[in-house]
Amino acid sequence: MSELLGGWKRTQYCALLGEADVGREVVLMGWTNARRDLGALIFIGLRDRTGVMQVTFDSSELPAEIFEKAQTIRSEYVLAVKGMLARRTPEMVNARMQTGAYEVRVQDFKILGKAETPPIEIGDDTKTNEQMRLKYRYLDLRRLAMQRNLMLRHKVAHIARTYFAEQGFLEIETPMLTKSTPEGARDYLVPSRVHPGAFYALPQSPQQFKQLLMLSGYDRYMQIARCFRDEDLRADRQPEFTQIDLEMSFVEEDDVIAVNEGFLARLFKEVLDIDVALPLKRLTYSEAMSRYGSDKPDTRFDLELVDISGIVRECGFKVFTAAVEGGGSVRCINVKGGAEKFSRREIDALAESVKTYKAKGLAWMSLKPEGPQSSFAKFLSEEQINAITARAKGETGDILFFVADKNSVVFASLGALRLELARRLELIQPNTFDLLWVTDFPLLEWDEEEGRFFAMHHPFTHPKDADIDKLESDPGAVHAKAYDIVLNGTEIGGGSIRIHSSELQERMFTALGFSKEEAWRRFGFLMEAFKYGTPPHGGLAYGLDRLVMLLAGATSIRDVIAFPKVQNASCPMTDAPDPVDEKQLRELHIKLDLD
RNA sequence: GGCCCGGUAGUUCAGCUGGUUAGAAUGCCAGCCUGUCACGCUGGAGGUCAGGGGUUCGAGCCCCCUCCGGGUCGCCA
Repeated sequence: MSELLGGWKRTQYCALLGEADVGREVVLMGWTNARRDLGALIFIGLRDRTGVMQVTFDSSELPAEIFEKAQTIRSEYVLAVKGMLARRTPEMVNARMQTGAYEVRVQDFKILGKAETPPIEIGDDTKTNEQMRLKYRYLDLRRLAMQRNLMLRHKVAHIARTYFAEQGFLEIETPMLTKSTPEGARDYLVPSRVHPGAFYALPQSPQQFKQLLMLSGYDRYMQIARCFRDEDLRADRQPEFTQIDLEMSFVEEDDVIAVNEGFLARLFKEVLDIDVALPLKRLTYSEAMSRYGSDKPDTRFDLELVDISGIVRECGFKVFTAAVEGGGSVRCINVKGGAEKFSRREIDALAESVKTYKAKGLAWMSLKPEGPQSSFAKFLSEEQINAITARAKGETGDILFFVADKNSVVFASLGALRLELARRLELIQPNTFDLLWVTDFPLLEWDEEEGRFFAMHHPFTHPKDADIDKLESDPGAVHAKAYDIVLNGTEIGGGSIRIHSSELQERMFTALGFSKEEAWRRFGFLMEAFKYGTPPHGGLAYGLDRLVMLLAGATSIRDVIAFPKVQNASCPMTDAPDPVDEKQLRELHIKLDLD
């Protein structure tokens, strides 16, 4: 039988006890972390969210019935323990334990909750696979590592609220039940009972609402907002995720960037005690792509891409010339001192890995002391080989990897190869943080399948002033007032200055191939609103989950979300999503048509 | 939708070229133990080898299908 609290009050958290409490009577409440029963002496690690304190049951000090009850304590029992905090004698101190210099000598205790043997190990160095951890998430969350992650997450959210409030931002909520916006990610739909056949959508972001708040005059808005996207999951992507969402009026790009640099500096200082040098590094999109093959480059290591298209434009190697003639390029990565580090087998494996990104192959050139050795040397003249080596700053002992294709494939494959090489060669110092802005994104992206332009960021993004005239004549060349913040090669946030005139917004929709009617049907309320006095405005949204993941040193955002979903977007603990009753479907006027 | 990796006691894993009754560690249960802290010692229980089908004298192991988990490409305005 579990016992009741019966008026007992907790006096302290386990791991917060210290020198000041020695000799005092304390009441602790927590879970049984470990039990060491020596017969007439029982040690128990009592765990709460702060850590573990050893509590000692001594048969020579306790009434028999209390000691006998102590013998029944098992893992994960919930206990209330009353006793005296004592300093351990020097030879009893456990230096590996935060509270290892103390113990509570128990005088009385209650078993508040019994526990069956847990199906997973609740240790910090758990090797339990994630499937089990997620099925028993409530147990997994007892682990101090998970508690640290969630407390870190709380701290980040708290700093965001504090900092942005100090900067004059107002926290305002926006609806969860809203209108579907088919441009972009798939929406999660919610059927309406009172409007048969009509659906709400869960927000992919509060984008349109925060823009409306700007024209309503709230000037500076922030929200820690849940967002939903019905797309496939990744290690850093969940179907529901959280943004720190911001919007500001009367600002340009540098204003948004400046206020956010202040936030990031504050965050790194308070969370990790790291001083971030401001202003942060900035790269334009085209520079990021040409140097790193990525719009979210990890610049903690070099291995930059080198364009050798000019040199091999006319050579005997068809793979190279065809790529250049077709409007693509030939680029390479020079791995300094790598000539001896890659066996043929490893090179083959690298070649296989770039095929994921549609590269047809991976050419290589190893600068051996006896001369360059490569997969294509016989097709090139000595001058061409020398020119390539010079362009890539190659020296004896280096190895160069080449991809020739259209630019998108070259960038994707060499960008990925760059990361893979850094991983294999362990070029990334652990616990280093590298923040940078990527700016000047293209406004529009051509979609081959649909045969039209899509907004790279979203359709409300303001073009660069100098490019506005090209919106009709050369849409693909228009740059956007958009910026991403990148941390260690992960995009942790992005934003833009928005279009604030309905006239420019209509031109944007035209460039996207929307008819006027279609644009009004989808975004009419926004365009209508823009007619009534809209300030220039812009903002940014952070992916809170990714940000916390990186700060916590986790490798998956699942480790910083209390109850995450797995790859097929289900929850192993609740078994959501689930079929529902026929009655519920009838009320919603929904008939299932399953194959 | 594609590709890759994985699924064996409660848990983490081993299991050889297909060959006797599927092992280890840990956890669990019982007994002993007053300074343990990964307590120790002794003993014990514990298995739908993810599921289904096939090949074979014989399948945890080989083949096919399905399910489940992870990574990734596509996708993610």
